Amino acid sequence: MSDIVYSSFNTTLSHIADVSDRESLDTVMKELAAGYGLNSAAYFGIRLSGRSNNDPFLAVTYSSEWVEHYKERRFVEIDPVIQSGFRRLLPLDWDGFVRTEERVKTLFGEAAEFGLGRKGLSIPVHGRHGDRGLFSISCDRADRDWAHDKLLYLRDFQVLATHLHDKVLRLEGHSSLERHLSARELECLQWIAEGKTAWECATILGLSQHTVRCYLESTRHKLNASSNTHAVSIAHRAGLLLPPL
Amino acid sequence: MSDIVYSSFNTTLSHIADVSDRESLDTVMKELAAGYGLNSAAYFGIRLSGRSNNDPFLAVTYSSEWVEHYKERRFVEIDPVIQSGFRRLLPLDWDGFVRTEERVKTLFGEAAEFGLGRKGLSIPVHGRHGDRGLFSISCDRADRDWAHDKLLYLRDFQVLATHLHDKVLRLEGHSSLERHLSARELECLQWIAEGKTAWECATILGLSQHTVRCYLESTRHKLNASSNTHAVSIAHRAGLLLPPL
DNA sequence: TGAATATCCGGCCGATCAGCGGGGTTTACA
DNA sequence: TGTAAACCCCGCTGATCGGCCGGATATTCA
Repeated sequence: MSDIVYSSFNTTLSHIADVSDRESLDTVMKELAAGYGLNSAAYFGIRLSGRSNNDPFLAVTYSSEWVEHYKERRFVEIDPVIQSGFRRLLPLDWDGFVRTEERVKTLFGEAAEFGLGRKGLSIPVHGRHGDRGLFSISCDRADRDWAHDKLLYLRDFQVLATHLHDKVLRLEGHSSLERHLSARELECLQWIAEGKTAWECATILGLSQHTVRCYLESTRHKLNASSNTHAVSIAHRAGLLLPPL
Repeated sequence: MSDIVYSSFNTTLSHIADVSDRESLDTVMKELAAGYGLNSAAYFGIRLSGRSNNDPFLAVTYSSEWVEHYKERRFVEIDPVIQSGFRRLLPLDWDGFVRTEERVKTLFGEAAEFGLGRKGLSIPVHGRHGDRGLFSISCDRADRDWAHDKLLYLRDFQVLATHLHDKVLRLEGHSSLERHLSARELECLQWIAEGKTAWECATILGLSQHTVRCYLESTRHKLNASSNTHAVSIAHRAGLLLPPL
């Protein structure tokens, strides 16, 4: 298995690098699933752009029927892959889920009917700006093989997941906000976020108190915020307020 | 090489899992470096706790002389590993650095004198709460081997780096803030962060405007914030203000 | 050449915040 | 059984914010 995996790794990695649009990404996902002998591969990204309300990004090899069914039944609300996947740092083995709850059992039962494997892995990716990705694969393996194969999968997929997320970010995301705020506006916002008052901010930057307020006002407008506090919150999500180190 | 790597991978992974204190972590780093035939291995973590000013965390196999020298010369200010490593998502090949600047050339020159390898990789890890880790290795390889070996290294180290970061987080970090804020305090803070006024917040939560202010006041005290805006900023860094999905 | 944008500064006024004081009940834990 | 902490409410005051009006120059870009 090791060799197959290695060649798949290389080719998939370069294929991801070559992706330039939504469609070729779907193709890559299919090739990835095929190359690794998987039942399914899925990438799910949230909060990719700086905006507050933002549609999730989906690139999956699931049948459209399963996707539809999943949405209809609103499985997202209880899907442990989603619920814990985005909340942790380390990869997730689907075997680890407690399947006592009725809806969760239903979910995994029906998933198998729609062709998903009984074994699964989910790898969270955390971006720098609150953006998150979740790369999940499923396959059918015997219990005794799974422990070994899982490790092989893990190290390939951790890398692939990161590259996937990075690629999706480049395709879909971001940047929209960062350019908008002028240097002064950002400076003021940063100091306000540090708990300074407008007066202190003015002193620090060598401006008049009024000028600082004007910058904050235009910042609020640009970020669509109803208060400085709101603006700081939005800016934080957009990753504008990260200290130099 | 593939086999060596694989066995190192397994053992290192379980060793990391077993780490329970600072000292055993240093040991693991040394074993890791030895197991993979590296000149050095280093983990560097920042913003591990929710607090605003927080010392970086260091676990390295470098000689203490090099660490001292590095600090004295204040290389951190110009070290491209640090400067770009924390700002990106994907791993970093040290070959990619522009070494035109004088101090950068000095840095890499002196690093080699202190036993670091000429080839190097740095893998950023992004946590969920603004915490970041940077796992770097160096080794001596011929250019022609490097491209191949790098890939092998990458997929192992991406996993190891994540596990390392997770372990350090558990050892050092966090949690301190999250417990402190009561449910009400957090609710109020969240709505304030969404741009609501205290009055709106009170209406939403079915409280008196005054009660909301009291919660915000105690929140500010607990977070050591000088304004609601400041509190939101701190809470954001601590990861308290992440929306449910 | 004009339009847009970034950079600055002023005044005004009502709404809101920040900080201080006081009071109480309920729940959990030692 | 006390005690701590969460939960809830009220008063007061001065400082600050938020929004609105006005003005100016410099640079960038189509």
